[in-house]
Amino acid sequence: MGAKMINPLRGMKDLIFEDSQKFVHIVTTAIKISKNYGYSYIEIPILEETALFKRSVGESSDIVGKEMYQFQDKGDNDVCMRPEGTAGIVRAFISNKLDRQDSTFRFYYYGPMFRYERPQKGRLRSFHQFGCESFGEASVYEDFMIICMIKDIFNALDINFALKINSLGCKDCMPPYRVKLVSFLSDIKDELCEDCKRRIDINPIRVLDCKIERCQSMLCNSPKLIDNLCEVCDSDFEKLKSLLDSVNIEYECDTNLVRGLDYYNKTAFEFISSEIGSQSAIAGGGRYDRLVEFLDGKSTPAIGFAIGIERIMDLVQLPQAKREGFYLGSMNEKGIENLCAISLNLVKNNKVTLEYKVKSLKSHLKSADKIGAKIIIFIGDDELANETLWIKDLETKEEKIIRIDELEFS
RNA sequence: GUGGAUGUAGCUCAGUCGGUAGAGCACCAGUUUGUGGCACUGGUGGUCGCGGGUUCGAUCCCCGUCGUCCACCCCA
Repeated sequence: MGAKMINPLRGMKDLIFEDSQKFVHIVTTAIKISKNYGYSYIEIPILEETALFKRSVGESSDIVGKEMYQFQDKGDNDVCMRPEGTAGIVRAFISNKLDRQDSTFRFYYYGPMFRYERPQKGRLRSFHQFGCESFGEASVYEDFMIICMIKDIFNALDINFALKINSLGCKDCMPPYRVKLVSFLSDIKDELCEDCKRRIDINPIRVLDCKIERCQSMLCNSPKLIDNLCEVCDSDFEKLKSLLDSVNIEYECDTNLVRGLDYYNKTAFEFISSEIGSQSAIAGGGRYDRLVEFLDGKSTPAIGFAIGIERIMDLVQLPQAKREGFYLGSMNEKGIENLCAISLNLVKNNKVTLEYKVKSLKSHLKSADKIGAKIIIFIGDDELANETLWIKDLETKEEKIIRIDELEFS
């Protein structure tokens, strides 16, 4: 007594009842579709060496710079709870030497991610992502297919979205563009916000993404990467657009769309919902062809995405619950004993609720109705004396009395 | 990290110009003989977030703290 109540940590939430059902519904829907697209499940550790995220996500990002759950473990290792999924999966891809095989690998995953941020709508410190990563496929068709897959997932969940796409260029066209951009930004440096001034040196591309109106207005004449793409990147981006057109997926080219993580190149995309407040990105991803090599694997093209499960939770409707299973109750102690034996047989193939308390028929019916049972099996005084069961289907209202030994278990 | 709002039953909220609280929903039980969803009646349930201060007295006023929500920022 007197001990302080233990509450969940800030920004961490229990998913229970309707929320947990939605969670499962979202994940099973996404799994089904990604399997159809050729993805298989990968499960990796939540804890990784801190260096993994520093090298892949990039130290300039806020995620790594100030939001990681990072600590020394008892073996004095510098470790960290994963703030996102891709880095760990790329590490696993390399650790398992899959980069040595000249083949294609596609993985889906889901699970908790951790970011030490200030919580708000659509932003938790412990949250869940469902994501996919595809390795070994450089074709822009893969970019297209992955966007189709996300579209299919959202359609299956009946979620509206807007799609934004961009190309971030490759190792050939990005660096020269970057030089151009830095020179442009340096000229208008004094007009930009403090964050942007800082970004010019650390990660100038991020300036394009600045939310401050004043900065945005300064940027309308900035050199656009889209106009500076090399031939391959340009033709791939055009191909992607025509493929999307061919299947009537609407999209908007957003030249300022930059992914916050350093590892992206070429195709970048974001799915936006207008119905969930300011944290409107419900899925995001893109190509990261250099990351495997960067983490000391054999150079392998790759592309992936992640969906924020909590962010779409308010957008999904649970399929309507149907009456299901059996409710067993009695008016006397001996009846409960008999029903207990029956329950053990029924439960092999059915959802079963056995009421241990002696109650009136009316009371049992109420309880059975409340838990959504389809069939009630009842033993009253008559049934006990005659060794029979009173059975009623709560949906069709059909009822019958049968001998106990006549009951079929299906 | 910054700003705004907020914290009263399991849930959604009302209320006391300072005298230790109420509704709806939910839950439980009844509405006479063994028939559910509706209706009616009754009941259980709150040290009014926590800690200090002012006061004869605080859930209400003041300060602090913690949590929650929303926005900035960041991102899924």
